[in-house]
Amino acid sequence: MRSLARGLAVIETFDRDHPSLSLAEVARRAGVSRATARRLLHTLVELGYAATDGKRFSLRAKVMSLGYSYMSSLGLIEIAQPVMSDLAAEVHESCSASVMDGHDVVYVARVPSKQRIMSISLTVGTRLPAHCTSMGRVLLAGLPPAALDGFLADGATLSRATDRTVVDPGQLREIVRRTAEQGWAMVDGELELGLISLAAPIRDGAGRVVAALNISSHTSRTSARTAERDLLPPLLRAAQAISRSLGHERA
Amino acid sequence: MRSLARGLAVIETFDRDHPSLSLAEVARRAGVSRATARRLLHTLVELGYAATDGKRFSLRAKVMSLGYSYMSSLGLIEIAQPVMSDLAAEVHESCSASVMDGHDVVYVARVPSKQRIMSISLTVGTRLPAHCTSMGRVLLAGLPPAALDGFLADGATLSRATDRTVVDPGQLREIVRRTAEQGWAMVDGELELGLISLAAPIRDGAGRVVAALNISSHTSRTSARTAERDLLPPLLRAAQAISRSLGHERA
DNA sequence: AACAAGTGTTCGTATAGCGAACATTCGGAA
DNA sequence: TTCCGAATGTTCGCTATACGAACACTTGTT
Repeated sequence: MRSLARGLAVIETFDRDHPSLSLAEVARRAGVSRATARRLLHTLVELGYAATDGKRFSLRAKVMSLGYSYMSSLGLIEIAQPVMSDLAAEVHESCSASVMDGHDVVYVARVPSKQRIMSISLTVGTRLPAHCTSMGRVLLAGLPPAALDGFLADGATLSRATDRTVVDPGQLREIVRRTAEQGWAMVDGELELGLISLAAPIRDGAGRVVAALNISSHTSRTSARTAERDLLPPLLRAAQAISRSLGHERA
Repeated sequence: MRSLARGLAVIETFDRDHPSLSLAEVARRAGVSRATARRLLHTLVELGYAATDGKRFSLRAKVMSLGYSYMSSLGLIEIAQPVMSDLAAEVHESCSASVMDGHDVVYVARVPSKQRIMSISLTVGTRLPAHCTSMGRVLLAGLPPAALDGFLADGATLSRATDRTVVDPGQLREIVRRTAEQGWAMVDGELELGLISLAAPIRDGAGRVVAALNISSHTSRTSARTAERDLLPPLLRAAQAISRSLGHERA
């Protein structure tokens, strides 16, 4: 169904650096003819997903109801949110939950702390590469073996975010194996220097890893040692509490 | 462009109570023939927005990148988020930002507090009726007169959430007028009994109201009087700080 | 076991959507 | 200012796309 695919491509064409676009710009960026872009955009305007002043086009808040369809269908959020708020308040650090999508983790819930940690600001919907994030490694550890093999097969995707990032598939496989074994992951400066984060799996009733929960801090406040001592126990407790609410018996 | 419209309708078909649907269920709920639903769903699966086990269909995390396109194109979030975290930490209550869409406000950023306030759990993407929320009234007050008239014209949309909800268009117009005058809004129990909330406008460089910022609390902790005394000043300061970052000179 | 009611799939046809061709606007240069 | 060129935006006849009636198949009931 061509026009659906193209319409979705048009929506994803808009971003931080391109909040409003002309018809021709949309056509170029989405890879469609101007005539097609015109028809797609007019449909989106008609439906209330986009707005235009006659010259330029921009998205309207209604597109959020699309992402929200997924969020609410996940069900996880309303269970996790209160637990996450408690956790964030207890450790005074920001707390996030994410799910796997392709080679990335996608944030589905977040309780930011007062302190800023990262250079970029994380929000619900943000994507980060799985291989160099704590939540990514927990989620990779929960993948069926075949899916993990597939992930490691195309090594092109293992981007080097910092000079500490593990980009060797063999090395990553070993890390994922150990993550599965110990039931949590720690990443220190592999996504961004100075950023340290811990993650633990959230399991559903069938015992499958459906999401990851994490706490992030800065090395100026927290060393790897103190993170494991002070942050890990509350994190594991919270992750297990959420899992239990999802019907997972054994923690 | 029919198939785009229908495809988006299919996505919105999934929700909390229907996280996975059969082909026929989707067809029924989206108002299309089964054949059409089949083609749409297969396209969505192909593109990675949906998944299927051959029998039932569900959304994948990729649909969040659609909503995220809007969020990032807004630009507001990365400016507002740190200010909101500070504000939430200062007053120990949850803090949210929203924009107008049709007759609703849509949450675009949120810092939940430890305490639960509402019966339902609010997340980014949540919609609430504008007429009985503090943010809604602030946003209505920022609307061009013609748009406000339009809003008040169709009184059918002024749903009665509690017995305190103002549903009379004339009364609401007066409230909106006073909101515009004083530069903030308070709503006490009109959305949900026991819930009290304050909101202030966020303005862009051109002075237009682009979003609303709010603090919510519970009447068991906070009376209308103490809310105005303790919560309002920090809220106004935060809203003005964000507005200033957006290029708004006069606060 | 036979039926009924519902679900998923196929296929010829109509029409929705395609892009080449046509207007229109915009921004320099003289 | 006026002209020109290069871009943008719009139209329209043809074709492939997407439609739904008709066909299989599955499921649960008598």
